[in-house]
Amino acid sequence: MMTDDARKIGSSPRGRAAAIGLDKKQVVAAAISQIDEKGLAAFSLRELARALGVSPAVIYWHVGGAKEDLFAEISASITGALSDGLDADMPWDVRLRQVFLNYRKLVHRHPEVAPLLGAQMQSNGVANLDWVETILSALQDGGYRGDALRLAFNVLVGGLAGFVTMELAPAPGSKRGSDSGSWQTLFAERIAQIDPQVYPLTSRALPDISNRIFVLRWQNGVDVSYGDSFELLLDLLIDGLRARAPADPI
Amino acid sequence: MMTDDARKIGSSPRGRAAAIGLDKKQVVAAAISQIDEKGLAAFSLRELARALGVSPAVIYWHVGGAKEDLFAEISASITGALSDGLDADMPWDVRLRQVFLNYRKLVHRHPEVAPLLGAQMQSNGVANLDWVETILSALQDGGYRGDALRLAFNVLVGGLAGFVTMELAPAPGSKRGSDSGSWQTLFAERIAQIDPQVYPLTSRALPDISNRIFVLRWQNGVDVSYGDSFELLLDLLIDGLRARAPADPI
DNA sequence: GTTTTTAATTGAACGATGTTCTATAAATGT
DNA sequence: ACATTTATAGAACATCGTTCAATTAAAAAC
Repeated sequence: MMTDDARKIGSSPRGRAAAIGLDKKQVVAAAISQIDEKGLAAFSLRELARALGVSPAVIYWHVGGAKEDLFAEISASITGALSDGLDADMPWDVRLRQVFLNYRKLVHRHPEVAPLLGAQMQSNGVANLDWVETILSALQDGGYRGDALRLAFNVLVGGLAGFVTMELAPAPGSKRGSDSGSWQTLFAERIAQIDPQVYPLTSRALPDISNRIFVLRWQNGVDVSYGDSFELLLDLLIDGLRARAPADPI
Repeated sequence: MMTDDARKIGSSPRGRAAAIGLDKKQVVAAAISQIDEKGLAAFSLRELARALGVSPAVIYWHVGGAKEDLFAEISASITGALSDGLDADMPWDVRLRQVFLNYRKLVHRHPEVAPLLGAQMQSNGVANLDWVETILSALQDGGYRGDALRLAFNVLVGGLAGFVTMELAPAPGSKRGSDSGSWQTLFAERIAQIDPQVYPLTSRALPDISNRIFVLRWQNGVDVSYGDSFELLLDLLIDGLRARAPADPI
């Protein structure tokens, strides 16, 4: 059972006769299910092609270029699941919560795929922002707009930013505020890496938010990091939004 | 510059004459520096051999078996750095803090290697315990013993366990304690996976600790998860130890 | 001092992988 | 009818992890 099943019709049926016409969507779906079944380490383009009963080159043709591109497609496809269960009739906070629950379920079901996502939550601050933008645009594609939502996500970005600051912050033993100039500068540099043309909203809102978190962090001695922030920030965020824009027409 | 530099002496000098005698330590060190330089994705056994001016088979001979074994060696070597800066003259809480700071520095410098460590902090609860045991034994190898340290690490295990519970817990929207039976059972099953013969201490202490965290979690509505717990738990832990065993002779 | 064993290394080989290339044929457009 | 686009096959290349039968220097045994 090698390449024999690939040419199941006659002898070397080249051209379009071999199949009805594979779809990019099908390729991505097959890739996801394969990774789901056998793990990311065991995943290979050749075996994906084998499972599809098709030559490896076909995948390149559909997905274009390299393995990274396929992963980008996978990422996009999975991220699409963030909109599951969204309904225009829901109140905005319910919708917001739904998106986050979807995310958690996603990471829970595809922990191996998670690092492939734009997220890369734990490693790179800038990538986190990209991910937030991805969610944001997913929401918008679903027809959900409004300043409240944008603000909400930017607050969350601040939470993620807090995680980054934690990683850049000096050791907890050092005096408060003493060495703060350097790492705050470092963080500012990270923020500066965000292209305002690509992410105008985020790049504009981030400095202010990170400032507030900075104060919160060093006044209370509490980390507003990603790890704790997921549920906490969500509540904080919804409450904050309620207080700030109680009748926001999203 | 292919395999030509591998036989730099004469023509095909086989046997022991070819080199003075490569060391397992040297192989591991070279591997680490290569991963450090070019990243984990670009790392290959063949290129490692090339960099060492040696045939690929040599690595197999020195490290034994497969790539995983090399990674295990790398893991062990890196974990050794956890003992950096430890001094018997230090008070125990300073030593404890030092180990954790070493860990953070380590993960910060080798983020790509982190998943190779026994840690796998974010993904697998049981693996977390292994990692704690690794640190514990590293401390013991450094001459640091005592029930307080063991207790300390077990409390931290509880913190990590809390992270797992968070992942297994029902959505925050659901009523407190209503569906708690099922996921607590799930968690108990995970604990049961720990071999008491390998990790007697941990497997004995964990159920009690996880219980306490469970209560803490659902009473206060606060997650004692890994993400927030790193600094927080460390303080909590040291304070707790001070109160519990103020004159503990470590 | 000769022989035997052990430690360390080589090069060749196998199968699998990512990727690119050319050939090919169906579908579509003109 | 002919030309172009679309979708495929298959061969090819370099690389990778891994194994294995030589090979030989050094150490140990005699």
